[in-house]
Amino acid sequence: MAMDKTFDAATAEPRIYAEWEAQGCFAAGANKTHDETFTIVIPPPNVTGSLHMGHALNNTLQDILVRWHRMRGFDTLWQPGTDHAGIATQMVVERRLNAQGVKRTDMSREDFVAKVWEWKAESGGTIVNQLKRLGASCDWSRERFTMDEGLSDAVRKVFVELYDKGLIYKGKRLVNWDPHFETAISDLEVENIETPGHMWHFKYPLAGGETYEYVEKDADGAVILRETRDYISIATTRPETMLGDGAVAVHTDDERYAPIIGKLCEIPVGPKEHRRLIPIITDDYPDPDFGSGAVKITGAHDFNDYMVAKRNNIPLYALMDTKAAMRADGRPYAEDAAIAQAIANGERDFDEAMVAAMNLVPDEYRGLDRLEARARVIADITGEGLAVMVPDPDYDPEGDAPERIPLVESKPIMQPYGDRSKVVIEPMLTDQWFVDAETLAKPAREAVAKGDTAFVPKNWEKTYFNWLDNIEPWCISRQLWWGHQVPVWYDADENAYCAATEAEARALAGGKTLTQDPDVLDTWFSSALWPFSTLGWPEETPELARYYKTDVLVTGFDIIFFWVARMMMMGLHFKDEVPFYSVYINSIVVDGNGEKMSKSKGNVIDPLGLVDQYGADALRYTLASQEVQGRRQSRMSESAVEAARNFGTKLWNAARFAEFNGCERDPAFDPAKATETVNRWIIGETAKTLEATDAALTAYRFNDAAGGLYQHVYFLCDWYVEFSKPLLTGADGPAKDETKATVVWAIDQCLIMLSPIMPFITEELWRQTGGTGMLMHHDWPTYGSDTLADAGAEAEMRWTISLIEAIRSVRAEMNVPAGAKIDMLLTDFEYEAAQRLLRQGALIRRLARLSEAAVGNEAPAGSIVTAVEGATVNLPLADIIDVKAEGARLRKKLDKLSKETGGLEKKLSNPGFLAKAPAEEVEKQRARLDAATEEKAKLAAAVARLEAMG
RNA sequence: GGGCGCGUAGCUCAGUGGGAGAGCACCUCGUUGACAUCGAGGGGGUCGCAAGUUCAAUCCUUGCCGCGCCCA
Repeated sequence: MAMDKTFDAATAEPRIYAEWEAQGCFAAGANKTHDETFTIVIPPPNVTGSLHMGHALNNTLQDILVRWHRMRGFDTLWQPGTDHAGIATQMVVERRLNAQGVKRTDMSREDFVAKVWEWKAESGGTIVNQLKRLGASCDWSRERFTMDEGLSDAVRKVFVELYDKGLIYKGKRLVNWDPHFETAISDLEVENIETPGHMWHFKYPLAGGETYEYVEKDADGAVILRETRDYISIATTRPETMLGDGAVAVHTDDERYAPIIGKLCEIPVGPKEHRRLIPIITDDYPDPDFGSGAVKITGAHDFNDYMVAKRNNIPLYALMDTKAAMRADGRPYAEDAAIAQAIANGERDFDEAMVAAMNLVPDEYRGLDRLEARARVIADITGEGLAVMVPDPDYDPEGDAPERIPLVESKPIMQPYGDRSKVVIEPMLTDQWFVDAETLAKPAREAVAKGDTAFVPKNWEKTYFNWLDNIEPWCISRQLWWGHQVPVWYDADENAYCAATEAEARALAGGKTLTQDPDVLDTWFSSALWPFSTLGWPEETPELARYYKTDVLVTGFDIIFFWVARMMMMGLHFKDEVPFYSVYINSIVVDGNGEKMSKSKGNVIDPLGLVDQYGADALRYTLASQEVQGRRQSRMSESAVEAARNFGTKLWNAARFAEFNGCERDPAFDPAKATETVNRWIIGETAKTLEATDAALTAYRFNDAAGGLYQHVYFLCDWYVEFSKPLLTGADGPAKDETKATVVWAIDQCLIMLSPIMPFITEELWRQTGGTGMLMHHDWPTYGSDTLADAGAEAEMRWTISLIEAIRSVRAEMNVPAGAKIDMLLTDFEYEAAQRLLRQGALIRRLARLSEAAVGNEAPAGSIVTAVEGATVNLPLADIIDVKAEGARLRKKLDKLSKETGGLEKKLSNPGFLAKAPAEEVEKQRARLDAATEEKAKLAAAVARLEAMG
């Protein structure tokens, strides 16, 4: 069967993938020859997602490692699956419903969840099919989903166990609240973005019109301002939250306010007759150098204030509803303001529930959006003359505008946004479930510190430590409908019963009627269990025993906190063992300009578009070759993919060459027993390439593996294929037979070594050249250069190549017509050079296009001259030689050589170098100098002859 | 403010304590039976700046300049 002229990726790849699947090539343990396992769990993509470049890179790297180990006979498992992606999926489905004019809130929870399952059934296979197009050799028979039955069992078991140990608890805390989705989110789901903002300065009048001496000093203690004040000045970026202030705080050591500590001041907003008075307290939080040095404390709407309020027992007054509008519930303002005043006066005790029920939003602001409320607050305070005023720099004495204006600083502020909703996140005081992350983090930190799990590259460990060392309680409850519902039930008295099933909870409750907590769990809660839940846990399955812990997790740095750290915590807690030996952090694929790809920027490169155009192998090769360990970004450019496609074509044509020349696999061929120099040489080169490839993959140096194989294939094509031609077209005999076998062997080794990176084209070549079985299950070679490399053969062939290159270079430079055959004479030759010319003359004549290649004592007049190791190369071209051009060429070369010898001589005459550099290094430099000096002499002689001619 | 990373050829990037590399782009030549999705040859870089360590620095250290990311 003749080979196809080219590789048709579009038709071959799906066909080959289907064959692999049909033959069970990806199954756990397929092709194993020993019991050592190699396991990777896939970072589960969102079930309703589609493949982007990051997936393509991440999964290509995993597939390379998996295929490599599978060929090496490991008991290999690549565990696939998808994630239910709570908030992201709910968002997509809601958006689809909205397009049909249906709102989620018009539906029952049950109906909505049914809709999501429908959508999952419809689109859930997309990403899996896309991974298949990429060539991912996952064991699809073991595919899991974070909401399938087994994984849901695992989630409930983990929750109950942590609850029973007190490591999961419920509490009213300040959390990040997404007003769009109306749910809490974790710190990690918040993006802080610098946004233009304003800082307003207001006066909080002292109670009862009291005054004090306000003294401002400079750094040397000299008084720069002294005035009598009846207020304390407050700066804020969020005036609307003033309504919930519980105190004003100044730094403990701030002398300016010492006279008024413990006194009351008035929040300058709200109905005049019900103005609230709040205490002036001290704390270490306020920065005396920032603003006025005094800070309003709104414990329910700011994380820093929350801490201050907690420390000082200041009530936390919540002002907003779930949509972040000003609250409209509860009693009239006057009533609650009176209660708040009694608390501030110390006349009344308070508790959390009581404070939570109070609504301190003045009646006229109730129901307003928070930004509207902000504008109203500012206007009202300014109108009342309680804004801090400054002279207007643009004041026009002729105009109507006032001379002084309110002090409003424009300044960038860090604004929190929801990573999914893209709306401004509000700190909100709500009841949520938390994991005691601090307790779980300790063993997770320790495991990496001890080296039980290693990050590659290592510097990510610092990031990991830093996060774990400052970890906050993990808010795991979400006010969503799609996800694992919290396995806690309540009786009519709000007593909680935590159990894996409702029946068990009811048993705990003594048979009372219960209702389940409506919240669902953070998606990452179930992802955290992924390395063991996918293997069957909590059942003690054979797979769990066999494949846990896994070998390497391949992922991006952006989810070290979200996912990697949490898997470490859960794995250690529930399996007593880290979930993986290594964590390989891959780069982030960006566009050609180094910008992160995003839909909004419109710079997304679709990996499947590249697969369509160039084939999956080309994309895979490109991704692997760009993956440099420790590099943050890798840029995706189409030209690189095109070059990778061409690389595949090169390989294809090498195989066609072998076929044309009747090279067939010889099962009896033993590379160690080859006798022809060219064959021994390429066999040695191949062995070295194998070693380099193994070393690179072992160290997760994907670019080295890909680049090394690229070099080797091109080297093989440029030189070995050319060298083999005379032997293949020459007389029949043992040399020809050996060469035929070597050609096939050498190309086969390329196919085998490239199979993990470029599985399709190599498999197809294997098939079309009559290989038996599946290449992807071929044994990975184990030979080494120690047995296969032949230093003599290598030296000889390298010399031959250098001679051919030298002649080609001179020919091109001197414009010798490409078709013209010329003579060559080696003079000043050493014995070895003459012997090599004798043995390799046929190849040299052919590739340098020579009619004669001989040795002689004297160069003919009018020769072009160049030098190789151990000989002067003369090309007698008296009839076409341009004496001037040749002279110029030689002098240019001599200049270069002089520079080199000059540097080397200087180095070798440096006593420090001779005394302190390693002897080996001195010897090496001496040899370099000798070689350069020799070449220089040869060329100088040529110049002399030329001048004698001229 | 804390942390991490980057600055090498026109572009994108490897790399190394001792001879500056690749791909793409560019220039010249070429269709010789594997390959024009190709081949041969070539031009092009004070390795960001400065100081230090060293016999020797593009590489190590420090500072500075410029850029990016993460956390506060």
